[in-house]
Amino acid sequence: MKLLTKNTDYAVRALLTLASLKKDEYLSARQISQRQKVPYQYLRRILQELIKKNLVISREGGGGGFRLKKRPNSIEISGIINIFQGRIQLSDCMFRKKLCHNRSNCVLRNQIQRIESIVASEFSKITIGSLLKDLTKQKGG
Amino acid sequence: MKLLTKNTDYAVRALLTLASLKKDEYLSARQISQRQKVPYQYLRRILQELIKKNLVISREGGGGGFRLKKRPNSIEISGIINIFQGRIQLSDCMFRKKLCHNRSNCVLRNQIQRIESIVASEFSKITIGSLLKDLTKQKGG
DNA sequence: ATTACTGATACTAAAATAGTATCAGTAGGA
DNA sequence: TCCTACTGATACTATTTTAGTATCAGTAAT
Repeated sequence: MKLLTKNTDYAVRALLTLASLKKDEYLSARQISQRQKVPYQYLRRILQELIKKNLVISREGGGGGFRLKKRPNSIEISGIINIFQGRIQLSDCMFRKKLCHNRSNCVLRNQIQRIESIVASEFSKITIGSLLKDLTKQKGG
Repeated sequence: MKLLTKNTDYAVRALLTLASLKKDEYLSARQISQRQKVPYQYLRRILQELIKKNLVISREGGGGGFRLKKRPNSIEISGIINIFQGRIQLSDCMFRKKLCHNRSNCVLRNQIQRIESIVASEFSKITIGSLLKDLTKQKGG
């Protein structure tokens, strides 16, 4: 069972890379791609998506590239998952349809939703900022 | 983000159906398939897998079918997920490879593993027995 | 003008998931 | 004994999701 796809993986890594830039510095997709060993064209599409979602901004032309639009601490992993993998939901009510077709509510569904919200909550505690901090801490120690 | 696949879905439903049988009663794949509206051949493969994993036993020939091998309360959803979707793991260390290639440990990985174990733990609290209980409770209320 | 870049979008490849078909063998029962 | 209802085993196809590639138009620094 795999919870995180490449999309999310690459997006997180790109954001981490951008988070380590100096203020107002831009980094090109090519550079990010090389540093993180992520397929260039694939990464570009991901960056476009991050622009749409207001997580990064871009500058066109030579010397252009990308930088973060929000503070690293305000970028939650749960948000990135939402963008690339849709809402965190364990299934689209696998039980209600067949087992509880005569009822509007379903206790089984409730249990699953409870786990869903735990997962979502845990992923929202982790941010690009916290990851970056962990990362530098590790390098030092 | 989808955590539970059809495999797991169908397996849980099949097990719930078998859990409601009288002692020593067998139910055919055809019957289960019809009751749960699950594709017959697909279900058969799932049942074979459940036999291999010692969750159900079968009786061949006319009047044959399947019944549970273990008590419903001892069949955890986490176990069923393991069978059909592999171990609950959020990713195969998406971070360590690129970001922490110079280190054997990775704090990011640790965080993800923490969430993994929460999910696994929650899914192990839910059993076929508990689901069945919830289900009958709902019918009554 | 040339070069290094983004914006946008179409396309293909690979893998996972879902579903179907078939044949051999077993056992109950007319 | 033959028919029928079943499981065991396995091969196959279809669909969907995920991953990755290619291309062209436009922008801006040099």
